Amino acid sequence: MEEEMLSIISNGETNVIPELSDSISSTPLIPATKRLRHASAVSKFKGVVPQQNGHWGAQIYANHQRIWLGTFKSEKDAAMAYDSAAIRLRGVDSHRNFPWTKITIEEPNFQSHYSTEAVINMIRDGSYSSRQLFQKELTPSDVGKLNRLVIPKKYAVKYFPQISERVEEHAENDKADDVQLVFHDKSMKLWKFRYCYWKSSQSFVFTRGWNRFVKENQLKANDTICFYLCELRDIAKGTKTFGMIDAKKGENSGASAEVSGPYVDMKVDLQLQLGQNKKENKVEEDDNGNEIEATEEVELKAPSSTSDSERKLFKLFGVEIF
Amino acid sequence: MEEEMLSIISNGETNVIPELSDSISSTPLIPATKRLRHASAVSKFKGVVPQQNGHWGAQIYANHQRIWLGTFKSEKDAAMAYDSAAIRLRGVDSHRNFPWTKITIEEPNFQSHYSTEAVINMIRDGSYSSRQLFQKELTPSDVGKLNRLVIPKKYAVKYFPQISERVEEHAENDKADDVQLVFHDKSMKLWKFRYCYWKSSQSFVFTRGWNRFVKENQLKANDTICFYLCELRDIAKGTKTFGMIDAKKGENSGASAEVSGPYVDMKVDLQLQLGQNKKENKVEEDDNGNEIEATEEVELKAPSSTSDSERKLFKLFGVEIF
DNA sequence: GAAACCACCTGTTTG
DNA sequence: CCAAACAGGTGGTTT
Repeated sequence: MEEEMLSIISNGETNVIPELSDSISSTPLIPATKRLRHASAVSKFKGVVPQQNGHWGAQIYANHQRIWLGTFKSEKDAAMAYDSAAIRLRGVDSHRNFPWTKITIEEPNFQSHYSTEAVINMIRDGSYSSRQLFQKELTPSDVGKLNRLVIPKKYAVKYFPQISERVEEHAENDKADDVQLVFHDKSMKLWKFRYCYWKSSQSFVFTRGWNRFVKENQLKANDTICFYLCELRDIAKGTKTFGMIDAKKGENSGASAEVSGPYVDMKVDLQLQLGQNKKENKVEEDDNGNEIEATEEVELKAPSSTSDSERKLFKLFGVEIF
Repeated sequence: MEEEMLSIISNGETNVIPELSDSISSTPLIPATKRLRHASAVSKFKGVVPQQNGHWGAQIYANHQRIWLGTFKSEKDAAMAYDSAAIRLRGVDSHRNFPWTKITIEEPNFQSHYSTEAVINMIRDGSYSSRQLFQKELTPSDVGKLNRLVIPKKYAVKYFPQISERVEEHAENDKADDVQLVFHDKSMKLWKFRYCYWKSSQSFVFTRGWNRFVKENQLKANDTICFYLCELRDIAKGTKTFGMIDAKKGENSGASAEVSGPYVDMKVDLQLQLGQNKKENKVEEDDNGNEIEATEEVELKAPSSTSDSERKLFKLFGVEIF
């Protein structure tokens, strides 16, 4: 435990050096007007420091060592990152930037399953608020003409809404009672999949919408898709939780050398752009390959069966969301 | 007509000679106790005579000639065989062992389509109460990976229930509305087939269950399957009608020399074993290869749509059964 | 009319 | 060893 802690601090220090040195050394060189345009004085949140690019850094002191928690695009995100780290490094009774909520109250329990190093790394790389649920290596049938993706049962029952024993509540609801799950990808493009249970084969599948995902991402057999649960911290609209899907190319794809481990590269581009633009414009990538807006409200829930109020959907920090 | 009759009588005589001579000549050699153990005195039915093996023979006199109608395992079966023969040979107003039923009342009409010789032969070889409906030589696709058997349309519409214009009567019937036909084989093993109409190919097919029948009977292309309609005359439970299926190996099968004509060898082992044992024991053959009990209630009907009371299933003597 | 979608079906594999 | 799960299918319907 102590060794983990030390290694973290070491990592944090090596990370924070260039960040802070940039900020400090550049401070005298920037005119006051320009400095104020990016960071209106110092942050009112504990552990949050402005960055010269308009983002916000988060840091926390523990054992007389400064631990860098990463940079965030909103001040609130940085402040929440401090709160999350403070749970582990300063205890649950330490000062917080935000009061406990019914979600954050689960964080101590969530963190207890990981080492301190892992918690800090999750905060820093974004996987703390967008943790992976599961992944699956695609079979030839998953990317073939069957237009369906088999969701392994153990993951379906754990992370997706209950659909196997659907009670057919079509008393007044005779419209389509199919379950549609929505996910973002890395560029915040929205993907909708019909999620259903095939009782004849006793399997859970994505049907409608899946083949489009396969085609537009040029998925091949042995590629891997990952499902994440993301927490989107937005100043104006509060915290939202949504699902995310990402595809990783496998060995027999053309670009084979760019892939890393199973967990790492989902940290990009999550903490932004929610509720900024609600127009129905088609999603299209710009020249940089990101900065994309979603076409609809971000949500991940079963649109049918509104009467069943205690439908289990996702768990974040062990608490059920939706 | 007269020639047919004569030829029948001739056949009957040549057939009856060994039967009766056995019985008669052996009578003095058998002790009375043994005779009584098999046949408690003489039969109370007209035209029925006991056999020393415990079975019952049926005979009828016409034109002062005795016509042997065969041996039957139950006394009632023999008596019904006499009734059937009496319709043709003694007229509909002659004395009967059993009153007319709504099934037997159709027998005169049924017999009118056949010669007297054919009627007597059907009674004698069992095909009168288990007459062949049709047969089909199997195609490579019928025994291949398609897991379906194409039922020739002319037979499907004639002998199988209507399914092409099914009216979806799911007002209160939301359970499976697929049509399942059940057949016994020679060993009374039960086979269930999903029977449906494929609109795209305008063909009637067996689907679910067929491939198992193919495999367990090791059917190959050019083998022939025969469908029979059997009438099971049981003293305790009354007369039941059910379908029967049988496979005959074709030329390119291994054992090619043991097969006979298309009509003959289905008369075995039909008039017995109904309702004797309702336990759920698995079907298994004994060393003799027969004397097998069915695992479930014998019936041949579409289990769904119980509300539709006048469902046409099979015709026996021109009357619809079930 | 083609492609997708839908609700089934099955042989293999395996914990 | 066997029931469950699933990879790989089907015909039929909708878009």
